[in-house]
Amino acid sequence: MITRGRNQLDERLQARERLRKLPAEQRDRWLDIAEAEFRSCGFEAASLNGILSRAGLSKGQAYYYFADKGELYRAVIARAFDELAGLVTFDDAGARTANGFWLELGAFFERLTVILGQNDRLAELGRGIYREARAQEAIADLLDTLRARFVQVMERGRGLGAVRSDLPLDLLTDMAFGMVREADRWFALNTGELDGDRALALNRQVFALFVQLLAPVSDIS
Amino acid sequence: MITRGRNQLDERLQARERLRKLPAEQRDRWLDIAEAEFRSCGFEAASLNGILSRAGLSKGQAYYYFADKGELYRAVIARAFDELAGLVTFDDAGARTANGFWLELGAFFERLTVILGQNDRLAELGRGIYREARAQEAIADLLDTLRARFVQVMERGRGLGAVRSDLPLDLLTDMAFGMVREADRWFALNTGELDGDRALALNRQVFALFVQLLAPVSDIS
DNA sequence: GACAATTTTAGACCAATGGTCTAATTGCAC
DNA sequence: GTGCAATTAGACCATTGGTCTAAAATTGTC
Repeated sequence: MITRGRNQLDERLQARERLRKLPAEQRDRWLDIAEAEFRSCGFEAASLNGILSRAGLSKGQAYYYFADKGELYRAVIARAFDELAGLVTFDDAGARTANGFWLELGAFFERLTVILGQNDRLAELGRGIYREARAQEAIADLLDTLRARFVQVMERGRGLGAVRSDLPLDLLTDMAFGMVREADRWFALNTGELDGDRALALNRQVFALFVQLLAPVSDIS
Repeated sequence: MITRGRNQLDERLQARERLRKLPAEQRDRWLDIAEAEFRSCGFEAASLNGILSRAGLSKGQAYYYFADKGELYRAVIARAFDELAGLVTFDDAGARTANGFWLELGAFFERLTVILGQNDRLAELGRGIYREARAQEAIADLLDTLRARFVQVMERGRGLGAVRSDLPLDLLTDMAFGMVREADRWFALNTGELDGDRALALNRQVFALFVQLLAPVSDIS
C-alpha cells in the first residue's frame, strides 16, 4: 500500500490525457465551476457532488476525466498556474553580481505582488493551497516543480555570493517561504486598513527581511 | 448566519462544563483514544465514529460532552497544552537589557526544543495543528491566547529595545512564527540524517535568524 | 449501410461521514 | 414511592467521495 501501483497511476494519466483532448471550451466551463467551489470552500469542504451537478456532469463522466477529487483540484490549479505564468515571468538570465541578483529577484516579487493584488481570483486560489495539507498533496507534483525552480535560482544566487552557504539550501528556502507566506496572509487580512503607499512600503520592507534572511551575514547592503 | 448565536455557544460551554465535572480517569481514557486517532490521521481524516466505538461512547454520550468533532479535538489539544506547560515554562521576569531578553528567549526555545525532541507525542500533535486550517479553527481560542502571550513578550522586548519598531508587531511575529514553523517541519523531515550535534548547531543558527529577523537592524550582535 | 469494437455516458449503488432526535434509563430529592 | 432532571442508547438523516454495470454514442472496416 506504500506504492501507488502502476494501474492507478496509469489511470490517472489516462484520465488526464482524455481531459487534455477535450475541446478547451468545455473543459474551461467545467473548471470554472469547480474553481468557484474550491475558491469559496477550500479543497476538503468543496462538494464534489455539488460541482458535478452544477456543471451537468454525471458521475461516470466525471471519473472518466478526473481520477478523483484531487485530480479535479489539480486541473483547476494547473490552469491557474498557467494563467499566472502568462501574466508574470521571472527572467533570470541577467545578473552577474550579488547585488544584481537581489535587484532582479526584488523586481520579480514586486511584479508578482502587483499582479496578484489586481487579481483576487488567482491570489485567493493560491492562498487556498497552503491552508490545507490535503490540497498540497493533491498538487504535489506542481509544487515540487515550483520549489525545484526556486532552489535552482537560489543555487545561482549562491554562485554569485548572494545567498549564504552556512545552512542547507532547502532549510533556508523553506524558512524564507514560510516567512513570506505569513506576510502575505497578514496583508490579505489587513488589506482594508492599509492605503496603497503604506502597503507598498511594507512590502518592500518584507522583501528586505527576505533578503536579510537569505544573504550572507556580512552582507548588509 | 454570521454570528454563532447564543444558544449554540451556550451549549458548547455547557458541554465543556459537563466534561470538566467528570472523573479525570474516565475523561482521560476517552481523550487518550481520541488523541491517538487525531495524531495518526489528522483532524479532518480522523473518524469520529471510530473514536466513539473504540472508546465505548454512544452518540448521545459523545454529543452530551462534546458539542462537535472540533470540541473533542479542542479537548485533546487543551490537555496536551497543559501537559506541555507543566514540562516547560517561560519565565520572563528577569531581563533588563536587550541582550538579556534574547538570552532568556533563546534559553526557553532551547528547553522547548529539547522537551519536544524527547516527546514525539506532543510534538506530532502540535504539528498536526498547523497542517490543517480546520484544526486551527477548532482551537482558535487556545491559539489566540498563545499568540497574545507571545505578542505581549514581544512588546516587552520592544520596551528593552530588543525588538525592532519599524514594522507592525503582529506582522513581525507572524513572519517569525512562519519561519520557525518551516524550520521545525524541516527538522522533523530530516531528523533521521542528522546527528545530535549537527542538529543542535542548526537549531542555534535558526534561532539566530529568528533574532536577526526581530531585532533592530543596527543590532547585529 | 451493416457490423463490430471502442469510447463515452448515465446513474444506481456503496460504505462511511458528522450530526440530530426521541425515547428510555438512571440518579437524586423529598 | 413519586416526580423531576441528568444522562444514555442508538435509530435515523442527509451528504460525502467513490465504484460499477449496462446502455448509448462513436469510430473504423469491409
